[in-house]
Amino acid sequence: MAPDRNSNVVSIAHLRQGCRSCSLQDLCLPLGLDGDDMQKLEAIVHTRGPIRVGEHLFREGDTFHALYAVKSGALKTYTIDNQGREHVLGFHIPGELAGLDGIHSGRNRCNAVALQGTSVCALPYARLEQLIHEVAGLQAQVLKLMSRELAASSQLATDHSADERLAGFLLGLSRRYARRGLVPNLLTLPMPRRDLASFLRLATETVSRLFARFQEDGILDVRRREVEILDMAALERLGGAFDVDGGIARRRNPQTR
Amino acid sequence: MAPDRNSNVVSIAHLRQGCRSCSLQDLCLPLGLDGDDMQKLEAIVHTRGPIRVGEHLFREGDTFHALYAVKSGALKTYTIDNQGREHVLGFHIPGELAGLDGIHSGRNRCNAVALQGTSVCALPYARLEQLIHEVAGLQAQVLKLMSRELAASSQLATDHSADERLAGFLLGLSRRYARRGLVPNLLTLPMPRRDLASFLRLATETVSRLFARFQEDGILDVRRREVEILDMAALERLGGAFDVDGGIARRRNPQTR
DNA sequence: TTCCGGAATTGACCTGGGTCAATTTTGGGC
DNA sequence: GCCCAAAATTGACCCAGGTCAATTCCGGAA
Repeated sequence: MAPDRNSNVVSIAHLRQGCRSCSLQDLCLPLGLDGDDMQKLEAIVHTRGPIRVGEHLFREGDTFHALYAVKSGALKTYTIDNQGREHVLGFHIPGELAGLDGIHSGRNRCNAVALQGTSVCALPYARLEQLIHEVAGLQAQVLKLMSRELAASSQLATDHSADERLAGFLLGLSRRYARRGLVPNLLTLPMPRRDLASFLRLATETVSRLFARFQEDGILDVRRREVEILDMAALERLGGAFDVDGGIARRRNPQTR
Repeated sequence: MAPDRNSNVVSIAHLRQGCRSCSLQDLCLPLGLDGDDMQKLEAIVHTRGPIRVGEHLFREGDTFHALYAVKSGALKTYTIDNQGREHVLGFHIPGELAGLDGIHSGRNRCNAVALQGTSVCALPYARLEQLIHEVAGLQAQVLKLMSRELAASSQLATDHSADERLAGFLLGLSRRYARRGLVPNLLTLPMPRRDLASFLRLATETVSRLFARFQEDGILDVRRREVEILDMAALERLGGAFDVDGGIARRRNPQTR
């Protein structure tokens, strides 16, 4: 679909930048590994240079052979159902992993496409599986990571109003950005309205109207894909019911009540 | 809520029935393990006798310390959001695992309650984690299992009409029953309409009306919780877009086109 | 600087499925 | 066998959010 010639040209400068020097190491898979174990992980990982907007990293039905950690940019994962309709499954920003749902069947269960110029670390699964077996810390980390994905995905499948879903999404994104050290009330959405709407099971028009309303209400300042959260408390009031780990986090910290 | 006295009385007869003699071993976690490894797994598992209808196996916020495999009966998992609304996350029939979403936070992320008299195998997670490290086959199996859960959960989060969701659910349930050797077109729903509706993000009235319509159309014969699938092809036509692994399975088998 | 095409917004209208309100059905408990 | 509370069904009505149809608003190419 997109012009794809030269898609295999990879800038050499992007190869072999190890986990140990990566600023994302304490968000990403190597989290909690010591230098020695991280070196083992580095040995199997290889960085893949700029994937251009609209270019696919993998496709549904492909043989599954690797997980991908986002280094920079952003990915969208989606499926096409048997009626030809697209369903956005998720967005992946730096420090996050894509492809986990392909493990069980040996085939990728969704498509992954770059929303921006994006670079990723490929983790060949056969070798990763071996490494998980050898490095106990890695095993624990992978299991936790998959469990977190599962909890988030279950939460996503629940029934909430349009406001709650959009507010909850923004809260979650804010938290994900904050983890990377970015200002938590200044978001740059990596995706167009259409994709956000599909992800939230809404029409793009509805998303647009909700942004307008949140703006009117003084909760957000929206300029296309630049979103400033003006009233975090109000957003939490709206999105709290749809917040992935807000509930438990809050419970741990009683003064919030 | 339900009368709970004597809930800790456990019939001794239900203890210590090993995986090796369990008819579910090739649906459940031990799938693919050889006798030796299965024995190691048995050593950490302990069966928990009849959990009565309405009795909870674990609750949201509890310290997470075990996974649970259903031996007989059925479980429902659900959360209560900060507005007090219940959201059903899933149903677990024999051979299936519950509690995976609690791994990452060290706390259970949902409630699990018995829909029928149910017995389960408890898998203490600390020991299971150790065993996964020791037994490579178990590691591969656990990762696959979590990946499958993740794929199913992502699918569930997608946007489909009420018909598609109910039809897709019935197809999935039929397949799950078939795996256990039951007739695939004769379903006994373990849950009341209310729970099914919550799971599918519908009102109970809508589920009721859909069953009525599917009956009129000759697709189903519904007698309360007894559902006979009369026209599997029609159900697949409706539910195919919402089918968890139907798509890939079909693609593998070209003659179906 | 202008032009163009896709993205986003906005308005008018419509509908799938929710809500509310009665019935009916039924599976235990006595 | 009878009773009752919960479960399920059915009907009437309503509304959150979808659909359709114009604009408007950019950002990038030339």
